[in-house]
Amino acid sequence: MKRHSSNKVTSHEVAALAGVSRSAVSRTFTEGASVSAKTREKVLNAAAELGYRPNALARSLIVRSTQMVGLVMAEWKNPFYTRMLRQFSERLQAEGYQLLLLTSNTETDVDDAVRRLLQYQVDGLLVVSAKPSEALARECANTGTPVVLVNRLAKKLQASSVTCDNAQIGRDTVEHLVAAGYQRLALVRGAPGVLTNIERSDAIRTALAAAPGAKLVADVTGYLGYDAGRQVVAELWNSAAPPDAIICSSDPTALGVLDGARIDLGIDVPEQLAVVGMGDIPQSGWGAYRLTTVHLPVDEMIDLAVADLLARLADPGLPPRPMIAHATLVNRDTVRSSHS
Amino acid sequence: MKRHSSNKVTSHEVAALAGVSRSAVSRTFTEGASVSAKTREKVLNAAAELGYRPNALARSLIVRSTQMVGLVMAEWKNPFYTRMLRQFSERLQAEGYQLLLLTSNTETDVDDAVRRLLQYQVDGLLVVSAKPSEALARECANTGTPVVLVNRLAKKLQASSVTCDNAQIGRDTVEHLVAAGYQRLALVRGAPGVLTNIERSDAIRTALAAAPGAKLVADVTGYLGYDAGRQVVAELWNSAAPPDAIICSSDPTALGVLDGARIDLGIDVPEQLAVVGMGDIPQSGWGAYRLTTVHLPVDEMIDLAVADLLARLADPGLPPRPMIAHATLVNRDTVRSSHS
DNA sequence: ATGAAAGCGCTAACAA
DNA sequence: TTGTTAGCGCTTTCAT
Repeated sequence: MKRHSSNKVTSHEVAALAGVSRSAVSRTFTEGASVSAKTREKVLNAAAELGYRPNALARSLIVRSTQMVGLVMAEWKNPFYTRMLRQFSERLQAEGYQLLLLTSNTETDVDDAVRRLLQYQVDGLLVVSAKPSEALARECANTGTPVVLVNRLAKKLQASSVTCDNAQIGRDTVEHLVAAGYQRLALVRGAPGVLTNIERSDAIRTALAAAPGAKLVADVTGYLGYDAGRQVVAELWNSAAPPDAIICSSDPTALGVLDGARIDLGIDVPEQLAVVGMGDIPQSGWGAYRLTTVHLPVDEMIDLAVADLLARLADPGLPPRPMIAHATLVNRDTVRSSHS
Repeated sequence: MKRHSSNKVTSHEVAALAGVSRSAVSRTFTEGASVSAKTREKVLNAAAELGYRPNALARSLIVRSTQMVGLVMAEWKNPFYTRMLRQFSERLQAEGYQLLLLTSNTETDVDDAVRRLLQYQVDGLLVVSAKPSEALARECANTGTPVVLVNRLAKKLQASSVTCDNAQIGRDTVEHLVAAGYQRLALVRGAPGVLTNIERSDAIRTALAAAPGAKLVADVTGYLGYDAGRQVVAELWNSAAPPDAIICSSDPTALGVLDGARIDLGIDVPEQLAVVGMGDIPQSGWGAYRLTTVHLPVDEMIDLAVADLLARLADPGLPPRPMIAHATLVNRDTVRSSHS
């Protein structure tokens, strides 16, 4: 027999209807508080009748915990990040947390996003593909808000970070390519400043230096996504020093390069040209592509990030730490397997 | 000269340091309140020194507005929804709102998600690809929380909804296929109960009834995504009544069907078999696929949803309304264009 | 323009 | 176990 209540119902009204105190109401809605079965029953009935739900904000104010985790997302282009978002949401939800989501388009306003999130008293902070300023990171540390950076290294930043071993990836890729007989490598990257890419390309350079006969014939930045990839391959192919292998900083880019090479340029991949991507998004495994790419250990990264965040949420004394996940090269059909 | 403050700073401490009252502090941080330039200055300095940021939760409690919009996301498989999420986040953020995100895996726990969001006093609610129970929708209405359903019709539900004209899409598709000479259509859908698909398939049936010679040879449900599509095409092709056109309820499914047909079965698409998708995700336009598909007007839907939500947030008296966006068939290479 | 006082809805000590 | 009291951090009348 539900009485229609208009507007918000407070514990006060429930208490009145149930003939108990507001504390009693509070207690029935608090896990493991001491209430007699009888009062509990009365309260529950009254609450149901009025359609009462405790105000989580008011509660948060006093228990000093909002059960909200802030998430700053700076990268949307890559499907890979979407997957992260979903997983984070599900995993944290399972632990009783909600995600307060903020998007940051330019690297610069990450700070704004973090600040806003902090004002909402989030219990913790996940920052994907960006990093807050040192000042702000310190502010988080001061307020005791654990932050974990995903896909960015936290150099001296009072924050945990989960990345993958980019240098290792770079070495593996070059080694594989050279062993298969490719000699003139080209790098296609997105934004010039991205650390993970820089690390990787440095490693590639180093590995290349140790490989006799092989060299880097191009290293272009500013190309990210399918369209960019499809366009850049023509430029590279028709240049003075055409590559016989192209390493891309993301799968969509690599897929664009692949289509550009095969469809627009009539190049035989992998015989005339090798293409390797980064990420291993589902589409890369699809029949029309079968892209050889670096599998980013998304799940492992998420596991690490969530575990660390949860641990530091539970015990604020825990120190932040850097974590690295391991990427592996997955061999498909865009790199030939043996020297021909 | 920033003094390092450990832990949370309140307006009280700022007031003390600035030698003013807490009201003065509040006013300097409230848009358009009357404060003298002098006090304002003092407060700002003190705030900077202590690293003070107003507590948004405490503020929300009193101004009865959290500037948070709840978003429950019930569908992640399709890249199309990711795009929505991003856009919603950016648009609402631009208007000063944050997104509180909740994921709902089974249609049933949408109610739970909504309830949780309501407890957090969200100002409004966006529900993507799911709908809350009637009881809960009424609860939202009672608390004055505007709800907009995206991709679900709000039948008698005190909520706005934005959908696209599925019946029209169904008719257009059939008409196009039949005009091109295809006669034996098959439908491949995801979860059996999804209303948009039901509407569309009903329309397809009706349109087919009016087309002499053409008929529906199969209507299978439970197939969603690339892998499912790639698998189902073989079953369909080898059945007693093989289709000469397959309509899928999502692009990834259609892409799987396409690869299955061409790669696994050696079928000539579009000569022997037509494939049409739904959604028009970026991959569908990629060179290796060039899928003929229905372009879902995502941007238009988002515009409508955001505009309606914002309007009702500003004026709670506004009634909810149903909105429909218009989808169009985009012709690419998986349906032949003329009767051959 | 400013401060004092009263509360937003809730929980946590403390008594009883 | 229960109710009373105090107060989380903030905004907002209401006087001044």
